[in-house]
Amino acid sequence: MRNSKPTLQDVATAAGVSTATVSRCINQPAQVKEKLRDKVNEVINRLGYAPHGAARALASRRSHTIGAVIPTIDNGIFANGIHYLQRGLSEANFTLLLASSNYSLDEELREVRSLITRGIDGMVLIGEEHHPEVYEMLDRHQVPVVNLWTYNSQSIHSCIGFDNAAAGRKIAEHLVNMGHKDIAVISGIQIDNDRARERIEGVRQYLQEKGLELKPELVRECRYSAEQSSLALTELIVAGHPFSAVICGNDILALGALSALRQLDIPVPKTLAVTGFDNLEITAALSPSLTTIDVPARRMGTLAATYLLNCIQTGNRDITRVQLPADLKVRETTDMTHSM
Amino acid sequence: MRNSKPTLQDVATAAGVSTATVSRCINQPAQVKEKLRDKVNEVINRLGYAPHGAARALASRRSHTIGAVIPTIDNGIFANGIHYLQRGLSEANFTLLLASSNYSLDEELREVRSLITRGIDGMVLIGEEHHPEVYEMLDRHQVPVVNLWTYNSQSIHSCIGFDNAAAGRKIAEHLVNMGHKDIAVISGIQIDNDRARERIEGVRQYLQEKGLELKPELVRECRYSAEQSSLALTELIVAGHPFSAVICGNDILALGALSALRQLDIPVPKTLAVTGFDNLEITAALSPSLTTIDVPARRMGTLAATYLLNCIQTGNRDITRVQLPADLKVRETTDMTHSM
DNA sequence: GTTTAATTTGTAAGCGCTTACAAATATTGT
DNA sequence: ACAATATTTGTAAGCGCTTACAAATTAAAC
Repeated sequence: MRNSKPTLQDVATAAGVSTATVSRCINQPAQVKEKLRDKVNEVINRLGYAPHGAARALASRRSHTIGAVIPTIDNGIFANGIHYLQRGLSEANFTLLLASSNYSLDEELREVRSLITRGIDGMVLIGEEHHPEVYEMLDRHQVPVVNLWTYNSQSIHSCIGFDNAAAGRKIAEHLVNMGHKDIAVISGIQIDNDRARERIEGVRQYLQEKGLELKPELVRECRYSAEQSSLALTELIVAGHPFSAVICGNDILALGALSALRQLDIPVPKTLAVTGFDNLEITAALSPSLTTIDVPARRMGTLAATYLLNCIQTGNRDITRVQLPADLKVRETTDMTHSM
Repeated sequence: MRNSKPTLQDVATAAGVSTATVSRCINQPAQVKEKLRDKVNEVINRLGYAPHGAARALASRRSHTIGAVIPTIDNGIFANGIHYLQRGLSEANFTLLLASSNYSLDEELREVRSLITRGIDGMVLIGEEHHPEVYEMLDRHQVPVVNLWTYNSQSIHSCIGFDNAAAGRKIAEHLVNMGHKDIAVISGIQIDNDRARERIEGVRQYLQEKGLELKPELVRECRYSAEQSSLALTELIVAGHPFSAVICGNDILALGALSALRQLDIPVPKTLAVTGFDNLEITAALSPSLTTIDVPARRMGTLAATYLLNCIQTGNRDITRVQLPADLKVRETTDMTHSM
């Protein structure tokens, strides 16, 4: 076997053609005559030639790579959407560069910068709020970007997602309809997290409209960890302000809340109703099963792939805004009469 | 602002030095005198220069990129480990190229090929069993590889993981100690999945040693989905062969099983004990909480980053095998006296 | 103050590929 | 049959960077 991997040149020489022809066989096969093409392909296979991505990217100014930076890959929340994003890209022979920001816009900026240096052809971010320099850099490098997990009809950037505030309202509405008046909230850290802020704002607004109030002493912020949430809820209970329902910022927080309630022997939903957000696969299998918002993770991932691929192919930079449904899944943690 | 992004050349010209010097300022700052270096850095900042990844990769034969192909990103099972892998890489200014194989070795091969074309400097795979061509290609391209989620002291490839068979044995041992004799298994699809096979094999062996038997009619294979598992367990029960415990191939399957049992009003663990595998964060928060194997996902991810980075820096290609503990977490689904 | 060695900088040759453009070949119309 | 046109192939100039090597500068030794 040859010492090092064969290059385009090696193939060209072995096939007795020019490098341009070989390149065309690979990239625009229609442009080269069948006979020659077969011959070249035969040589390619015989030599086990594989194009060199970096060289290709350098010469063509296209890396066939798209970047995504998500808050965390730690749990299933975003992983699910990313899974379908990746599948979509893979089908088109694109590769996913994945980074995480740990819910920090500064870290996000760093990762975006790194990805741009890598020459990504497109970018996926979560939420609409990003470091201003992020948008600036993407713009300067002409990298199309799409924000997921968010929808804002006024946004000056493309987004594929759902209305977080409306989802928050839905939860509040459901609880109010079930007769709850004193509602607590365990939210994720709101700084650098527009989704968390909007969800809670939706709740607040709905309550206000109904003449109710989201009392500050019933609102807690904590990291997205079941353990932290357990603690937060326990504190809330110990603090003594009465409440009959707790809205959790996502399913992980709800899990933690349920776990705390079980330890405290507080019946759910009889004494305390609980809601989550995301509809992780497991939430339906819980006992009691969790009332939550069904986030269209799969579609967001798939559509993001389609959208970016299209931008790249056509050069189209029009901004697109896609609103997907995010429906409430009423289950046992808010409604014991609920049948799975 | 300049029409297009500044290049190394632009920086060199603006700073009145050669491109070599600018390159050195970036890559080996120690080699250039402080005064000159400051001047160059000033220009770099002023121009907002950012190196071009592909060009760099082409010239240096280093992409500063490592690839991972995992069975699925869909749920938290692997995502967690990948999270820490990514963090480790990011710290060293490396980027993660992520792909998924859908538990198919053929798809895995395709993705590996694609990643190699991209010029990755290192590779992370799950399990030891891969398409032979995978190993061949990695070898030919001199890409260091490490297998995660598996440990085999005899392996001719580097691995960082745990002994799946031993973990299976631990589960069986625990159940037998709890008095179970008729044990059912809901496993993931075993073809193309050495971890699943080993786990079940561990169970089988332990039972055999104890004079017990893993009855074929009590073993079901299904996709790693809670729903599929629900179905499988229901079938198992309907089939009528008695059993008092069911070992599930992972936590997702266990979730599905628990959900089915709840619907059938079968008390856990009284009538049927259940075990999982992976110790997803949520399993402790379940009710009843799930007995499972605590997989060292975080450490596997972190160590994989360290290992590959080291291989790349030093050029060392020695194979390394790291065995991490994977302990049984006894919880309520097998032991009602268990306190969280 | 030389000579010699060590350090800093510059020169220029690629890395492997794509792609304008030119040249060669094939196709069509008359 | 020949010119005019369309199609296929080749030529060669980069893409933006790294790095061996040479040249220039500085430091150390005598």
